[in-house]
Amino acid sequence: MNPLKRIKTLAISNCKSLLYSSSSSSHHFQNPSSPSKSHLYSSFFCTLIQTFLSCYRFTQALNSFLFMRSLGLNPTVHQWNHLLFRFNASGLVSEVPNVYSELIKCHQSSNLFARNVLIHAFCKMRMLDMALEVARDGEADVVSYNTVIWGFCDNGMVTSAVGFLSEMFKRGVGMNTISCNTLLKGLCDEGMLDESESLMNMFVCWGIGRDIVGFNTLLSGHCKLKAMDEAMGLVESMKGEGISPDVVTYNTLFHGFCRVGELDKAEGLMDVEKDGFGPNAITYTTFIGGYCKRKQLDKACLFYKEMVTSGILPDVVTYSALINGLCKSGQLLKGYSLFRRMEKMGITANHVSYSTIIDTLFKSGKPRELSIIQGEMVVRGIILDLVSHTILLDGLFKTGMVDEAEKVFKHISSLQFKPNHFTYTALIDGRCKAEDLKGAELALSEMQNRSICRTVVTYSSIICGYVRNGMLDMAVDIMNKMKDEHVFPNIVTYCTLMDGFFKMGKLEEALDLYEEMLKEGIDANKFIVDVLYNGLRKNGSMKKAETILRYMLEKGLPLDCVNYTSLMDGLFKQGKIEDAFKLELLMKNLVPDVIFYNVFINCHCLLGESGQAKSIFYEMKNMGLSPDNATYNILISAHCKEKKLDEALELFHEMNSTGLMPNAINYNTLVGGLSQHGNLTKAVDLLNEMAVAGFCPSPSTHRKVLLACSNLKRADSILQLHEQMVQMGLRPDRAVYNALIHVLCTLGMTQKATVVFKEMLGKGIAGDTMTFNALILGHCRSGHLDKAFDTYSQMLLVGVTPNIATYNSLLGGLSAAGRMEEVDRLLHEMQNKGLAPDGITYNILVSGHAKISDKKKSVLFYCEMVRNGFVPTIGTYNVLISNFANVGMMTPAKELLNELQKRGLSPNSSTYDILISGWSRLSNETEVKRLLKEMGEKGFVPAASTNRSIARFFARPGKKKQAQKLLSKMYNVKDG
DNA sequence: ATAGGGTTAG
Repeated sequence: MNPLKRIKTLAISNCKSLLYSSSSSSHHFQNPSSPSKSHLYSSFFCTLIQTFLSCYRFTQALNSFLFMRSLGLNPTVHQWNHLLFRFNASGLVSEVPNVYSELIKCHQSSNLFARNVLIHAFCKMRMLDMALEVARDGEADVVSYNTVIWGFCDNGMVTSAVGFLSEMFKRGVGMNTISCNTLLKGLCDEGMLDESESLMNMFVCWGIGRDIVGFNTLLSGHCKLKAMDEAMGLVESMKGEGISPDVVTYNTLFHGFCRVGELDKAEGLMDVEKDGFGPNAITYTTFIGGYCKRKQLDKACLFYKEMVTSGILPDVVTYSALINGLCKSGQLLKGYSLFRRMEKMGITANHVSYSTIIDTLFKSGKPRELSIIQGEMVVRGIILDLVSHTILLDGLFKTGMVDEAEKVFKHISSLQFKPNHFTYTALIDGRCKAEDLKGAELALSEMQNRSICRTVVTYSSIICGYVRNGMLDMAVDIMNKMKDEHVFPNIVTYCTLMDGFFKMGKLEEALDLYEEMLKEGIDANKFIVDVLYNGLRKNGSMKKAETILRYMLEKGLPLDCVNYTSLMDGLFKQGKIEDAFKLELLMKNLVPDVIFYNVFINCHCLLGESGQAKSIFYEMKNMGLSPDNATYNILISAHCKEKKLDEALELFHEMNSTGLMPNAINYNTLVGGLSQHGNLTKAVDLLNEMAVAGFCPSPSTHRKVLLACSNLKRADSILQLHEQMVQMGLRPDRAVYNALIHVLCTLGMTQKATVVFKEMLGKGIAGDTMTFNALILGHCRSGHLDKAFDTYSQMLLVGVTPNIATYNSLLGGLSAAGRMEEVDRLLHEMQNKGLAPDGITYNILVSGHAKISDKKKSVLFYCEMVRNGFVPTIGTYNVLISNFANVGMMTPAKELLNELQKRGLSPNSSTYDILISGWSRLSNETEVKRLLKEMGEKGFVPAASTNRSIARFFARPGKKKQAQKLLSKMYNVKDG
């Protein structure tokens, strides 16, 4: 039985016997009959409490203490002091003041030891005022003051700490080496190396010599600043003073070399010196940790083996380092099983081991395992430190649990912790990713106010936040600010900003940054290559993109799957399909991931090869890769575009059945696709499902759904569906209102459109050109020209600039009403505003004048139109031709027919009708027969009016019937 | 009881 269990069993049986023994209960214990028995009980309780404390069973420890007090047991001063010490050392620091006051209740005499522990506890809780009060207000010795000095140093208040030396002198409390060494550490922690050396000299003057601990502290200070030459120099001067380096000295040096990545130097030193100093567990752990951080697990394992064969037992720190190494190199399972094996070996996991596992679980997205581990940690009563809390904060933000993360931050501040730059950086990064830029800015200024240093990661995080929100100016401001503070941008900073500039289409700025980065001596890595390649190609500089990529490949920069994915996308979209395929073969060395396959599938979809895309989809599944939401979305979207709606739906159901929950994008794609291709019923069903799932339609989906209503003449559904989509969370912005107004107007529902327009204005959203255009078009289509012109005037009045579409609507409306004089006037107005007619305008002008039989003007505009490079529609040609054909001018009609064919247009059914009627008018049987034949060959059927013309002009008395017979034989025309 | 070295976070 292990000691804990034994004591527990003992405790329970003792408590039971105490509580339920024959005679009258609690009274008996409050006044224990024999003093020796009382002594026995209290010493028993003290042991029990201390055992609980050493196993971090804080609740039980506290309950036992309270129970002991309630029984009126009174331990000796020695026992009390020891208890106090254990409370302070175990982590249950917050109870120290209470235990101390209980102690004072029992033993009023002065107790310097207890006071010093109390000072220490107050220091740990950052209650420096209280600590100082205890030290000043009564008996104090060098330990009391050293502890206070330590407390102030530990809170970054070195200057105040140095100040206590004179107070000690005044009170006649002698200083010792520990006073010196404590201050040394405080100064070193602030990077004040010069000051710490002067302090050391000062103490020497006072007759307090420097010792190995002081030297080691100084050495550690140099190592933390990565000043390894100075560190080595210090070891030499130490030897010069007759102090030989010890295991701590070497461990400090090894760690220093590990930190600067010179593990070989550390190892060399170890090989030469190890017989002299005797490596211990910390020595080996330093190397194991160093190699794990560099992901050289094989080397780490070698050290582990050497450690074990040397008979040095690995401890929880050693295992935590190894677990971290495994987890960080992607071997989560191995890391976790080592975590469990360590426990079986009797080494209890501490907050670091747990934090490592929790960090990994957060980052690899394993929520179930995460909650199990967290539960276990709570049950074991493991106390989290600032780092553990930061891990939680970061993990919660990264998994989108913003509120929980903010709670953790509040919790950190409410505990005795002072958030450091890691905490604040995680907070800033998290708030940026949650699009809370104001919050991020607030955190940054809080850091400044609290004088917490901002690192390159801090600034890069907020730069990333600005970039993601398109606020490049702010991002650049931060970049300048950091440079002013001598925090220099690193490759991540440059990468983020370059990416931002490229995404905003600001190619030059991005390339300038690249130049700057190279000038700063930072070499491009695979991330930079990806940003450059994608940025350049997506901004139309394919050649430059390829040049840079080729250069990087020649330089031997190892590219990864992500780079190849971009490359494949680039080659495909350039039409270099063969090369892209070759690339896929090249990839055989690298393992393609889901995203690579997604791009590959998408490329085939872009070529309209959904069949090919699907077979790659199967290949991917055979490779053991699970398609994700994006994979399905690419396929669903492609099938929708090819109007294969059933297959698209099938894919959607397949996704559901494999347990992949559809996301907002999936729903939007499918609802949009179904709407665009006429299946409004299914689209609406899905929209309802989407609402239940809590997703919001995109503005584009909104537009597609409404357009479908309009195309299917389902006017009644438009407003209702619009309302529904707004209920689902669609923000009714200007674009959304424009879509709604446009759809209502195309259906001629201008009154409803006007109501919507007013609602929009009521919400403070002003109409833009699109809004007014939709309304004007609506009024024109429904023949309310006056309203159309009222709207136009209103548009000009509120300062919205009309564009060519505005005028085309108005011109079209006037033209349809035959008001050609006004057309000409408006045309001039338009041209005066610097707007040139486009193809649509010309079609309106040509056909408008033709319709009122103004042959001269219509031909004039026709010539101008053609001269300006616009091709009239077949409809315009028809109006123009009929203008001539109707009055028997068949020569120009014929010429126009030739012209339209020269321009790549083909006559349609109406063209033939017009021409046949024209020739009939002239009784030209040959032409009529020829055209009828040609028309028939093209599968056109003459209109009833054409047949009547033929009949009218060809029918001589008695032959009308014959003509009709002929016609019906040729075309199966029932009636003439 | 107070001072130096190893593991975790952005």
